Amino acid sequence: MRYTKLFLPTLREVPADAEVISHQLMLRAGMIRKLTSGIYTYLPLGLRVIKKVEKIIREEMERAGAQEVLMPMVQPSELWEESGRWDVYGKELLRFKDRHGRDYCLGPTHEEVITDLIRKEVRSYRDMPLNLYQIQNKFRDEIRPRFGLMRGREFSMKDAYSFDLDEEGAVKSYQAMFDAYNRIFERCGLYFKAVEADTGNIGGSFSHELMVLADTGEDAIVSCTECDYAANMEKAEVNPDYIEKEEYEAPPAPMEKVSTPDVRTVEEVTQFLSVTPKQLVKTMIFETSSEPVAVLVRGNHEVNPAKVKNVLGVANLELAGEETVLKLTGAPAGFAGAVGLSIKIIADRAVEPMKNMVMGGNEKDVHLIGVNRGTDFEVSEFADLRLVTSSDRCPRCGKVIEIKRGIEVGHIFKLGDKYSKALSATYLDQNGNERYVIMGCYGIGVGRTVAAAIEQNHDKNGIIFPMPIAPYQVVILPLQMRDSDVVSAAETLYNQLISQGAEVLLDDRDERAGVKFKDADLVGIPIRVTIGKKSLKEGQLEVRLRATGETELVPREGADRMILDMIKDLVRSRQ
RNA sequence: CGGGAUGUAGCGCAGCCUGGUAGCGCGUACGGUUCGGGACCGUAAGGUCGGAGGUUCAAAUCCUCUCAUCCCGACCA
Repeated sequence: MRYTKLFLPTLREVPADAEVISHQLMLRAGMIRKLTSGIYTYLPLGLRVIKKVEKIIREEMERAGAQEVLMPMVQPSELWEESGRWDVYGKELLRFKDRHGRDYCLGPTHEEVITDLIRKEVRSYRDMPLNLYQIQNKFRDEIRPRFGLMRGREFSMKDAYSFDLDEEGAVKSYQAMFDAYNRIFERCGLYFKAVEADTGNIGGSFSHELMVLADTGEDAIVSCTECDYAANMEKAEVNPDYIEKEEYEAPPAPMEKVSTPDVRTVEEVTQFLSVTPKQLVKTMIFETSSEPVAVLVRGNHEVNPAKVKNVLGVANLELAGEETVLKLTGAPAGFAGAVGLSIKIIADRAVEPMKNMVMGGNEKDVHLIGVNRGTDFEVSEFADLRLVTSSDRCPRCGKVIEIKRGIEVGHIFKLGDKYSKALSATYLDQNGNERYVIMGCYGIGVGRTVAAAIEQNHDKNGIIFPMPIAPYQVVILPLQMRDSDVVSAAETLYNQLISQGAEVLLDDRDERAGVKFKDADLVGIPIRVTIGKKSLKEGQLEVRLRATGETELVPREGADRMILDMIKDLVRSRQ
């Protein structure tokens, strides 16, 4: 491709509304443009990269035995009502009516549609195992889209669905996808980690997320420094063996009311009463679809809503508003406590050994000290309800853990029979018995993978694309477009490389050298060939690697072979 | 949805407080000089100042409403 023919609008300055580096660089490198919040157009360069990633995905999916299909983006409400998700999916599901007043939604995911297909077409045990995938745009009406392609509302996703006869087969399918995902992200040049994850509203028995480690990631990841335990913060278990108990050996004191005018937060209370956060109990009031619940955690801990949801077995959980708190506790937020509360109370395990606790008094400007469970209040259930902290220990081996940030580029779920039951997807086994199909589902955010790759591969001059996903493999910069020798050397090399299948961008603009260098660096093409009249007089071209800056003068004759070898090496190093 | 901020030329911004002819840099077009790390000189095009209403002789500027975008939080695969 010739630069003068390519629609590649690069920007010198960083657009004001781009915060993270991948978003800034994708805009500056002319890969994407925003249409409206969370919705982007892919320009030629961006689309090429997307297609490269898609190609890798397709190759690895096919290798893993999956077959490509393409499902509709518009989906009828009936299917969602059947699965029960029309009501529980929430506002993220963009709903609308057609001219007849029938309800539809834009597909945020395709479990319903694929299960519908399978229940109609798959009848016999002979038809499985089966794995179908598609690469298609999803729409999720995010509360807060951000960071460019990292969290868009409309985005390209690869979603795969496996169908097996039984648990054993489903485990194999899951493993096959797990392996395929590892290969895919490796080939995309990503440094990533597989972590245990919460299943959220997709549901199912367990799941893993494939996380790219990056400071700009939206998720926190807990991992062990010794064993290979790693989990999303939402999912990470607290090791109960390491809950401090010895600090709570003081004899029980009588409960007392203390006046704490305008003292609400943990910090304020501990300071005002000269106690440590470990003596304090935070009482959080949550609303669920059925009843409100009070959740107790120690002052230095944070509630993990995902765990609360799972313990209560509810789909929706919301922190109660100011009004509800006032109604239920009789006090404004900041003074809630367990004593005298009439709603269900559950507590984190770390609360269990506590004695002489400090908590809100359910009365404005009042806290209680010397509160003890049993005499002053009761808890209906203890469970792991809080977020892991860096002072917790690994739930598997008890060793030190660390907390990092990550970008979720892939997520695999073992669904079991959740959808096949809801939608009656059954088959006849060898004995003629009707059984539910066992499912799994597997997603990859394509655009997010590109964004993550840029987060991990850039420098101050721009993007450094790994060869397998680079929009072009080679960029040729003839520095003097008025010099016919330079131009013809560039044209010759360009044609040689193209004819041997390389993807080449020829910067044929009549621009100064600096401009061409800057744009080549910004766009991040792995191999740069500079053709200048001085070195050309010696019969030499300059070949430079974007990633390392390594520069080599090579003779003009045979330069094409050498460059083709470099491309091969750079592709292979990722496989 | 709660908190914060911003909307002025394609991009980055100034002007607004204290109302009075809409500006700067980059980019774009044309001419010239230059030519291996975002050159220089000259000329030119390009703006309903996000939108609506109000105050005023006069509004980018003051007031009210509204829309959009971004950030933090909550929420989320």
